[in-house]
Amino acid sequence: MEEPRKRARPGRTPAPTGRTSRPRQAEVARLAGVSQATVSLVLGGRKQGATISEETRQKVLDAVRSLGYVPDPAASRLAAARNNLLGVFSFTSTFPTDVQHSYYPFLVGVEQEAAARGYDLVLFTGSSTGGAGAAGPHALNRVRLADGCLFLGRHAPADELRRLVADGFPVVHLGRRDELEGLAWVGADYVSAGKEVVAHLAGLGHRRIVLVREDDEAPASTDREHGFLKGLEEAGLPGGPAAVFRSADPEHDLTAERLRGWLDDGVTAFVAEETDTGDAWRALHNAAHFVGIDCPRDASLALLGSPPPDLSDGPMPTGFDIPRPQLGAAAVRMLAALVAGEQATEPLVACAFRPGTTAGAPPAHH
Amino acid sequence: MEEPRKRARPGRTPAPTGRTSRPRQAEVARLAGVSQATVSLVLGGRKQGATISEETRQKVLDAVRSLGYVPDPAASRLAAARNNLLGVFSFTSTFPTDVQHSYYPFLVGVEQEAAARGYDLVLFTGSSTGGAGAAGPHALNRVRLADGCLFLGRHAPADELRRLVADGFPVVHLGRRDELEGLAWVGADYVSAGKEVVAHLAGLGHRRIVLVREDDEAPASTDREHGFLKGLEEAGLPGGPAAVFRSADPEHDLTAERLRGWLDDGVTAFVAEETDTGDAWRALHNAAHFVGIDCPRDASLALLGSPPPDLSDGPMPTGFDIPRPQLGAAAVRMLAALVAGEQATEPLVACAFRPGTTAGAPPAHH
DNA sequence: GCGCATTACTAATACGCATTAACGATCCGG
DNA sequence: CCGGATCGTTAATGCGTATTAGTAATGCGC
Repeated sequence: MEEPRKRARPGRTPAPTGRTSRPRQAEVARLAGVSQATVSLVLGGRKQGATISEETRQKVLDAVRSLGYVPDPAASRLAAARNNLLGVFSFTSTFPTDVQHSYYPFLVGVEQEAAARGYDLVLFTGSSTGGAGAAGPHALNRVRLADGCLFLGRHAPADELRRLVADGFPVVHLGRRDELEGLAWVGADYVSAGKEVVAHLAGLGHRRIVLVREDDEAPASTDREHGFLKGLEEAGLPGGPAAVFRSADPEHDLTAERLRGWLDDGVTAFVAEETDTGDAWRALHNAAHFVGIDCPRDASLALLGSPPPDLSDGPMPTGFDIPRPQLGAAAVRMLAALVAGEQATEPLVACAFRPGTTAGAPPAHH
Repeated sequence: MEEPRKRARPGRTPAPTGRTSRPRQAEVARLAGVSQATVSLVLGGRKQGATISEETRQKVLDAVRSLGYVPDPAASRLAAARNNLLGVFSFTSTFPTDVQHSYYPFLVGVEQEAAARGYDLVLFTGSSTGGAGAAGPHALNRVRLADGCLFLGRHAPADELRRLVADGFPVVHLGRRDELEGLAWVGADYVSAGKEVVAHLAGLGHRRIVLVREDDEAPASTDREHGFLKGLEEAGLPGGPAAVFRSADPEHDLTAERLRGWLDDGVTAFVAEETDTGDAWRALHNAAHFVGIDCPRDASLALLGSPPPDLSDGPMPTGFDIPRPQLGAAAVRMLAALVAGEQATEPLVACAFRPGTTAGAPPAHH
């Protein structure tokens, strides 16, 4: 006839000293003369089914106030099976020394939207080796700590991402990313925005428009061209290869001569895409200046994005702004939806048209 | 002879659906053919007393990798360990729309140092603008999820902070904060930096130097003045109230007349403090310009900090730079020390002297 | 080949809270 | 006055991990 429990009590040692730790629900319960469960129910806000008498509720709340009780978030999150944490992972440093290349504008929206939804943010850095030696090819697994994760930049390794997605871990990529089946993403609607700019120019009376773009296969570039061509088509203007000037080194290739040629051909408006370097716009800007174009009198210019910092003093270019904060917010919205088990939300975010001062009516034709 | 347990099993419902959730230690254990405790031991780093054979350790690590296991921070926290998470809490938005007012420069250092030490960062979005009422009086308690927390800005409510400190939660405040007993902080060593600037001017031959400061009791201001006066004293130069010009509205009070008066009295160098607004420096700058001073030929100027953005195009002021990234890094170092139960590290961070071009030898005296 | 120390691992908690089946009490209709 | 419904509360359990007492296996000296 053996005792079912002979062992001395294992487990963790109780508080080493009598130091006053913060109060627990159990202590509140004792003071209020109720059970711990009742305390939890009172504090947990009114849920369905649970009914608490007003008298009890007050006793509990009084005890809570008197003890200065605050819930332990770790315990709550353990019990609730979620932790209200959204991950933000960027392969490069999230806060590089050079502010220009940072994700700051996105983070503005990410933080706001996350806060509005009651989420906190966990920042993972790709470059860091990370806690328990989880470096190497499995570094991305660290993000599983959060309820879901946002990826910034185009360097996140595809196979790791695929693994996360396959495991049902909520992931959202900031920037279009079609090649990865099942990966949720949000991106700017460059097609519509490009179309809109062309429509604006066409509305001003321009009949021949040329796009200057860099030699790049990034979705952001091809989308802009796509929108540009679509805009021409819808306006009944000539499209085709002649309407697009593509160069790996526009600053060198976009000569004054070439620009004069276009002007002679009846081209009255030029559109450049925005890129990291801003080379397309800079080349167009310089060539126009060199030829002595008075913009927008002699010709109109438009920029599909924002000017690079070194050209931001000049006149505000007609075009559109990439809504980076809104993109960040949209990404959080989608991530929150995925975490909640809902459908992904709308991935495309509209770009705001920017009237600017570099586009006007084409010069009168004699 | 009654069964000790008749009740049906209460408690929480099991996983509602068969959706793949994150792997647990138990699953790793099953895959590796060991017990959950062994997994915990292997992952917990080698502690005293626990010995694991290399073979078992490898089996476990393989299973961990193969399943993509990462520990649940809430659970490890609850089990009274650490979770390699450091909190970052700012009363205002961490990423304000206006980059100028952001904590970005600090975050650069915080991220680097945290990454280097294997910590990830939790950004508590607590007090951000759009917060859906989540910012109760106990909002600060959320930070307890992390191993420790960094506080940015001077708006963190004192009583809440005190509560955290009293409970033994590791907290570091970025910026001097003496009035709160027991609060650890890191701050720039404005006293030494101010002294150094004065020493530099004295070394150039200046004998009468005046400090222009705003009417502000912030530690950053009083420290600068303290250092300034100390510098005068060590150089054997006249200090006292006459050496400090204090004004709530320097742009209005620092007239050309007053400046001329100083010059006539033999003052050859002027020092201004940096503040949010940069008013002291701006006033000094404008007055000097108005009087027609050729700096540094006619008089020397120095700035205890960096110029405001609108004056950043001018000549680089002699003075010092506030080492914001280093401050962030130092804060993380101290926080890590506190988390590890060690003593707080050195709170003061040296400011880098900036030679600049606005200080030179005083004009020859005839 | 018997104690005893060491090694390698496991069983059994405990952490603080949320959840839920169950239970006593009261109320109600017939 | 009895079966059922409703209300208010509680006991019991689980979340995932860290910790520690205990144990089986092995090595060692005499």
